[in-house]
Amino acid sequence: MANSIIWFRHDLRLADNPALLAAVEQGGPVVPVYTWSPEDEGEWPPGAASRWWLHYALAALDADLRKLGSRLIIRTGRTVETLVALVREAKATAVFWNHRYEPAAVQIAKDVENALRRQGLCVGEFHGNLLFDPRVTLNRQGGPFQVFTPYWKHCLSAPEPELPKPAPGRLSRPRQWPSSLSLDALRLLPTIKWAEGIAETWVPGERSASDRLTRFIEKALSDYSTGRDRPEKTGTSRLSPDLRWGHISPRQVWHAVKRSTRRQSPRVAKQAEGYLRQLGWREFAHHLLVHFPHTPEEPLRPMFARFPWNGSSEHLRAWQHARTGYPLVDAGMRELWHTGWMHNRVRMVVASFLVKHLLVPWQEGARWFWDTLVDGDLANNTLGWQWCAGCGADAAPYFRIFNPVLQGRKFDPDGGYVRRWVPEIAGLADKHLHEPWAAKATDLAECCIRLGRDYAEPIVDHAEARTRALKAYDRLRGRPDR
DNA sequence: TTTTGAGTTGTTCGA
DNA sequence: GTCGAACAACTCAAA
Repeated sequence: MANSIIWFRHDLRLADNPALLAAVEQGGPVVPVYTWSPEDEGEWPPGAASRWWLHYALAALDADLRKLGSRLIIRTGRTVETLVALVREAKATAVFWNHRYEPAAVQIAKDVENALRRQGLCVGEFHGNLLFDPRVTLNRQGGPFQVFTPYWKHCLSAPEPELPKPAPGRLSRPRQWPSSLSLDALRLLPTIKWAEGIAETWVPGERSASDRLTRFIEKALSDYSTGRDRPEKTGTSRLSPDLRWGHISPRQVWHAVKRSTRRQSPRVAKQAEGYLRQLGWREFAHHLLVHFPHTPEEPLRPMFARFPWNGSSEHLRAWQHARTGYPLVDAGMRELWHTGWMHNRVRMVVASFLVKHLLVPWQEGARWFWDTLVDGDLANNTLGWQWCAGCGADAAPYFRIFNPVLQGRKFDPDGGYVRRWVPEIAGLADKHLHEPWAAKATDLAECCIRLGRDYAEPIVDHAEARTRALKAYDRLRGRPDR
């Protein structure tokens, strides 16, 4: 019986994996392979936090495969050459994979397909990582959607996503395994120890993803609409890294959430709808990336190419290193650095702060997130930053500038989040926690805090920065100073 | 083709 | 302290 290869990419799971099932359905032995090919990722090879995740994700995938009597073959090098060589070595006659939507990944898959077809192989590409195929989701003019609400309405009017398929029970192994690198040989882990916080926070892998989904549905879904805005709580699913790496498929999430609301009150159904809408944003982000592949680097709205950014590199560094003097911003940046993840509400606040208060180009923020997030996903990252900067699809009105103090009071009213990540000001009373500079000298002294020594003074004044941002937008639109 | 309605997540000001 | 209105007009989607 001929061997089939499953080429794992952003789908590091055994359940609901159409490419894996296709390989199994060939009836012969299956060779699972991952090829580490950062040079084929164009401008966006995985960042440091992503590499950490990938290391443990591959270890978990290998362990899961072994339970089915199989194993993971690891290779490195340019993708096309690597796969062509492996096909020959493994005497394979078919190769299967699931589609990826990043421009560089689309190109590589095309090259792989051409090369393999030339060798007379059977190849199959599947769609397992989105609910709706962005290439067929089009408006009545036959073009891509650029506003979320009509996009999502259109998706919801389409046939419901298929039910997820279970993992295969067993994988038959080839008579002889092709050679494989050891996982350590990929050198994905950092050489200096900075990832301990990430390791304390996350366990990459399919099992962990499915547990996280279950916990979310049981504990947080029924209160999602308010819980999701409280960064100190686990009010969100925190499935972003799992979806990014494909430890879980959006179809599994969709149907598990839907199933859980059966025989529940309409209120809970409403909460579930709100959560699924967030999956819709992930779909929308991929839809935009497919149709506007230049957007990771360039604004979707061309006018913004001439935005008068004039932020300094010192301000960028202060933001990166959580020394802005705005507690909510600094808390978020420390959560990111420590855990490789940041709560979505806080992502918006820190992004708005970098782009609007500091006038640093959104691309700088996107790059930093890319390097530090374990869920670094090109589609989501691009959409999020462009949305915050006001240059993307469904852009926020330009005058919408988050006030980090008000956002702190509103979404971290008890200060649990700021106190956790900015312990040096934890002693301050709630009313001063989000604006320590407004506290009386005696209050600060009582907590042994001197601004500028124990915690940063604000690097910009909110009101001034706001006016400056509004003026910059005015200039962009060709209007004289107010 | 033209027109109409609507658009994730906010802040500030003044009554 | 609370509440509603203004912010400023633009783009997209659909009728």
